[in-house]
Amino acid sequence: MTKELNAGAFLQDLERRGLLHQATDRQALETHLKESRSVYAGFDATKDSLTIGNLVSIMMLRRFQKAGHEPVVLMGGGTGLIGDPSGKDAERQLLTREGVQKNVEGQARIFAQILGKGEKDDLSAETPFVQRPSRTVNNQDWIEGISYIDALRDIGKHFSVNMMMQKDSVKSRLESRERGISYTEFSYMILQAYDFSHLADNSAVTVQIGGSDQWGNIVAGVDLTRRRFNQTVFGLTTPLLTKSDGGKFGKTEDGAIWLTADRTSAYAFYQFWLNASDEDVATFLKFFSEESMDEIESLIERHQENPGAREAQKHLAKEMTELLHGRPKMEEAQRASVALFTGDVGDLSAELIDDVFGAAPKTELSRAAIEGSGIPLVELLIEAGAAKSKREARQFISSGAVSLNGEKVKEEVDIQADKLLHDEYLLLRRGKKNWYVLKVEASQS
RNA sequence: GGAGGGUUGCCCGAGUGGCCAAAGGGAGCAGGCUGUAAACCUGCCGGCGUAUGCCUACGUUGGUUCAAAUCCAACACCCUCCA
Repeated sequence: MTKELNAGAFLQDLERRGLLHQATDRQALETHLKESRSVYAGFDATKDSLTIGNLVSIMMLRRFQKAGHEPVVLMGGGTGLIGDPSGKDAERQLLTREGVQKNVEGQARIFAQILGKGEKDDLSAETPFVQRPSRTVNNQDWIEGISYIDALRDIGKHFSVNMMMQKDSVKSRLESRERGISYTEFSYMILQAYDFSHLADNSAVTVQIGGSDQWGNIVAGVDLTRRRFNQTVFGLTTPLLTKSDGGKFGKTEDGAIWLTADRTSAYAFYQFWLNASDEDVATFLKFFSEESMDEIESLIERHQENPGAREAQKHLAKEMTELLHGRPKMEEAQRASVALFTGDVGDLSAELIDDVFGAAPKTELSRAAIEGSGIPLVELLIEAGAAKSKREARQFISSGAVSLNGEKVKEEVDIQADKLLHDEYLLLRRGKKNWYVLKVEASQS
């Protein structure tokens, strides 16, 4: 605390990583960050988990934390009741209070994992000063209490509607009549600005970070804080992450990549990073890895010399999975990845199957079904969830997309008990990456 | 209030009486090549127990016709111009 922090180096590192998109007064910010400050990022409480898209902001908080600042997580318990129009092309469904509360609790798991549990955590060994634990606030606590009249008098006065209509988030919705924007969502910006000024006044929070789509909201907060309290606070945004092929970042065939294991298993999470394209991996490393930039650059160099080895992807997958899911889960995912894509799964031991496929969809199968003449492969695919209908199952089989225990099956055969691995498992694969485990209850004999 | 234009599959977008489950593109799924990458090539792409089959579908509801996404009427929503 007493020691001056090296804010210059910190910001330069962010710049080198390409993480600085816009900032209000970069020079003054650097001076400001020489002392330990409180930095916040807000998170929408629309789901009970967060996706990889949110990870940029979370990692940013962690970077600030490691640089000696206090990370403050703002849960949008109050604003979640409204809904942010930014980046949305249609009016949002309003959430119930209970729903928002549940979501806030769900997301807290992620922050606990990455930013520590709000206690003194084990990261401090890496840094030369005492690392500050993270703090979580919920804007429901102050937003719900404001009366409408007070809000209009104290806050609304500071906003020019003309200015608000200039904001991209609002403008795009105003331009199309069929979409439109409700007064509720129009007011979102005011609430978010109010959050910043409230935190600045009550909790000494002086910096807000967010994605570049939040720039308008952040600036509104900076302005409001100056007008209400004559206080200077800072805003800083990161670029939006896109994939080189134009696809949406963080999406796979199964949908979004989530940060909690109940929605995206450690294995799937690991695989996501491992599958990053060569064009993207450098950006991802810069954005997400906590290795030093020198380290990252030499890694990228090695990768470019021999892209086939995918050293960069492997590193990224390992680091991110370990951070989010812990070392044991990461190692499990690593082993699973190796086994599934190089080895012959037919050779796996029962323990390893259990271990490796811990993350894959698992279906219980009754022994009776497979005994005797066996069960048609078509039905097995449906049972396992690999196909939605018999028609689809047949299509997969005839196109050569299906393999059982590592061997391709191109005909509609009946699967009998002799196919069971260790008298217990059937390992079904559809396509290159979709695995399904069928487990038969143990033999009575 | 008046005049005209529009509403098509996940998205964009052709289609103006049968040959339409509906061109083309995108997305998606699967196969090939490869490095579990990208690009490229191929197949599928409304649903269905294997189909020269059935069901559901071109804003909604009715009508004309042997036959309607296509014609008519009413309604809903959107767009443009006039008041």
